[in-house]
Amino acid sequence: MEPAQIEEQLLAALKANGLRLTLPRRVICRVLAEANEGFLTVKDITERVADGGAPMDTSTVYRTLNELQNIGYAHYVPIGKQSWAWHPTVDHDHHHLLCEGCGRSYTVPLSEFAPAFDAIRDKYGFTPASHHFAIVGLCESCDWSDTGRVGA
Amino acid sequence: MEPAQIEEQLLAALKANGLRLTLPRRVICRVLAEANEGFLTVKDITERVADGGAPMDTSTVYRTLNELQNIGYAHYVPIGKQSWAWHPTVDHDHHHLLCEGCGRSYTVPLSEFAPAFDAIRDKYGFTPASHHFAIVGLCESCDWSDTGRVGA
DNA sequence: GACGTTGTTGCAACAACATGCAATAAGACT
DNA sequence: AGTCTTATTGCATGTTGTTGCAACAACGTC
Repeated sequence: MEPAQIEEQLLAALKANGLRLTLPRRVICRVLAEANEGFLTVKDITERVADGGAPMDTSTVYRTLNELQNIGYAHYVPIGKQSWAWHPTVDHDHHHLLCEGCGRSYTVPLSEFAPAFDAIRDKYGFTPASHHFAIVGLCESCDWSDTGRVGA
Repeated sequence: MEPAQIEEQLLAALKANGLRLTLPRRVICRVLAEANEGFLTVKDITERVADGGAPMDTSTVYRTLNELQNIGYAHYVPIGKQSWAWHPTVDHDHHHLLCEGCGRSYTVPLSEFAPAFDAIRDKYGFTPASHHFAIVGLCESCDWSDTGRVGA
């Protein structure tokens, strides 16, 4: 899906939920939409927003992301090192693999985990919120050779 | 496994990696070991450590947890709401389901996700770091009825 | 197009987490 | 047991994320 379409959906969703279309919100939606393929940390977003000529308080960034999340149009995932990254929840038909080594993200179809999630739901009565789902690990080009651990 | 055994393993691991067995470290290992069944946030840990009569600077708590993580004997998992909880990596044969509604955690055997993880490894050459793996969602007693969303 | 209501923003203060550095104590050696 | 080396701690400070509140602007109404 085109970034412009995603942006429109985000803005429409805000409006449909009775939220006003302010300049900061428009800018944040644009930045998110343009990065639909990957992930953005709050820092990334704040920087891009400022680069776009619309600097705003960090609290506004956090609050806007939370608004979008509340209405189901944005979500964050853990990306290791105790940090999170955001992603618009539009055209979302995949999970993400996040490499701790190089920081790259890869996508896998939802179907890859569907059996496991179904089993969890059936056996444990637990409904996974797959929005907050990402697999942290190491991709082919990064390996474990530099840990220097003893034991374990 | 008994808490005392876990504690011993943690201390032994520190020693084996050339790290000194200081009082703060001993206390933190004990607290972690005693909570092997569940998860502890840094706040929990700090409180228990203080209750145990060995108050210490929060920076020491963070640093010790990171040391344990570096040597592969502790890990943290995302627990929703952009927060993390710690768990010793000893006798670790399960994944965790964390309910966003009530905060309870449930365990599922590693085998439940093994096929999916194997597929990820085989098809994408990506090695999941299952330590940082937890499924956030809603358990049987908590449901979606209170979101009040429009759209999505 | 101006007005008024009320949701939003920016600021400032606060809480959570991380790091540099001097003082301290673990543990090896004798 | 005393001494020495150096990893570790606590303090002070910095960075990242959160919240209360007065000033402001979106947008429905006239």
